[in-house]
Amino acid sequence: MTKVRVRFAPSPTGYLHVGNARTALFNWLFARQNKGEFILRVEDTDVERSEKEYEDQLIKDLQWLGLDWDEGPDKGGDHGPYRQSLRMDIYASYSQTLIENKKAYYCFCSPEQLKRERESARAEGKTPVYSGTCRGLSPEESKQRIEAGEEAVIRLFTPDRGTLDFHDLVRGSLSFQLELIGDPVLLRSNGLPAYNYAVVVDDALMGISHVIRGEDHLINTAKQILLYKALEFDPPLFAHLSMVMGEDNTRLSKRHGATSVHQFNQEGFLASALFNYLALLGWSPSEEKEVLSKNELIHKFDLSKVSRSAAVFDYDKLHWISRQHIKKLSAREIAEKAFEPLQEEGFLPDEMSDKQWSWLQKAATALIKGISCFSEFPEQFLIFFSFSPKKMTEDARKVLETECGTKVVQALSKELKQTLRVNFDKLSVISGEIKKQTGCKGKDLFHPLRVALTAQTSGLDLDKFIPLLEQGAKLDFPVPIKNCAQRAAETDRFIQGI
RNA sequence: GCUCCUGUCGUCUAGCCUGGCCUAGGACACCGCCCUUUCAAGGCGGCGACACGGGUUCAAAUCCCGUCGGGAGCGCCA
Repeated sequence: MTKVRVRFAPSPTGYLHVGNARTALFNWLFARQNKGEFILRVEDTDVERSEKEYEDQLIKDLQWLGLDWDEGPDKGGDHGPYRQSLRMDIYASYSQTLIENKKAYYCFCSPEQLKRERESARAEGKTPVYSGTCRGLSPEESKQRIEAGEEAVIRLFTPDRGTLDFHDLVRGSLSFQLELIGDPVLLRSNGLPAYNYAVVVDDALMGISHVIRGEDHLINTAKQILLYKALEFDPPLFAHLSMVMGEDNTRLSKRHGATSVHQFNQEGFLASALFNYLALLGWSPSEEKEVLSKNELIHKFDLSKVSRSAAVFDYDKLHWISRQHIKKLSAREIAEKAFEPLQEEGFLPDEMSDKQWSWLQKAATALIKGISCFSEFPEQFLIFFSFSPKKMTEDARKVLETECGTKVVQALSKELKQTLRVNFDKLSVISGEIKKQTGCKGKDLFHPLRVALTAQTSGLDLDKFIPLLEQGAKLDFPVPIKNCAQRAAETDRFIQGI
């Protein structure tokens, strides 16, 4: 069997969309599991929409996701150039050969005329197909008109009858009526290649063995196979992936939420989590385990088991997968990931002392459980860095306004005033004392305690929270952390004011 | 409109090719219980689907036909 060579060929017109990212990922997985090569090619022939910044961004996004390529515009290779804008002479030369071999012809129809034809065909309920007006032009006449400066495109001669059949690795055998395939434009009048043509020339010259792409290309594939034949190249194998949709079953777009790899990166998702989730969109492992690393995915992935129907992008499941990946991180990794968002929020200094790092590790590890992505961290850390009884929610206030609540807070404030060092054990002693004094116990005791110290109704277990709070209060953070005694006193004053 | 693709729990899917093992399996979400010094996390359990209609067959989610639904394509865009 020939060497597996696959490619991802985006046009640099914006951020990398997760749908395209999935296509790239399936290609990459297929290449890696077959010890083949993965090639990045930039399709920048649409000058109006392509921009170099987008190409750079694309490369960053792909790299962040964890994909690497063996050949590409940034690293070269034996089959370059890998930017279509640099391959113009190649396209021109093959199209000339096709003209000479009478497999292609010049067409002088104006865009306006073609548009009219399409519209009237559609009005009649027919599929618009190029009429073939210029098919019969003699080479001499064409040549004269070109020399006279007339604008022309080059079109491929395609058969008018029969079907074009091919086998798709995902969908099985497919059949298209040739009658409905018009002669595709190869070279536009401005000399730039049209998509279908550039793709075929590039894929053939780059030795691509498998073309794995979205199902929106299904009909292009028929045209492209015709082109392979005309150019006397062997067509590669094809696999068409289903589309990625939003929950309302329309193509995934910004309306549905984050759609670009870049956004997920910024929101603090782990690349390994997005990678894992994307692999599961339209494919599932044969065993039941779904949380998989990149390496596991390389081994388990099976192109022939890819689903044929469209897949809805499920943010909930992505969050779950993300949590599973986050759980596997070490305390140090967690702290490192937490640093940036917390620092941006103004909670942490630019330069962290060893003690601060060690505190951050413990605190972040304790808070990680409720988190799906790292951008949620600052909110979680509010339990340390922000304490304001005045701002507590109504639910929290209600806890304090109960008979027990009021008594517990008063007693706590009093007890803590006399206590220099607070830790969880000390607090346990204190809470036992308060229990005796007030007669409140269980939830009636502990819930007010929690609210008094955090101004929140939920959060960390108190046995983890209290030592962290006391330690943190001694460290010099840009936003100082208030210790237990301060908090209890403030809460006490607050409820007395109600 | 035409052409192509597609249709299993709300969502991602297993099963379909090679009919019986399917009382249709798993995961997310949801709900409940347990654990617990609230919540969350974790553990356990529950709800929940073969789009519809015909056929073939002793037997159909699985094969055939039709209907309906969803998506895509119909450019000198990619």
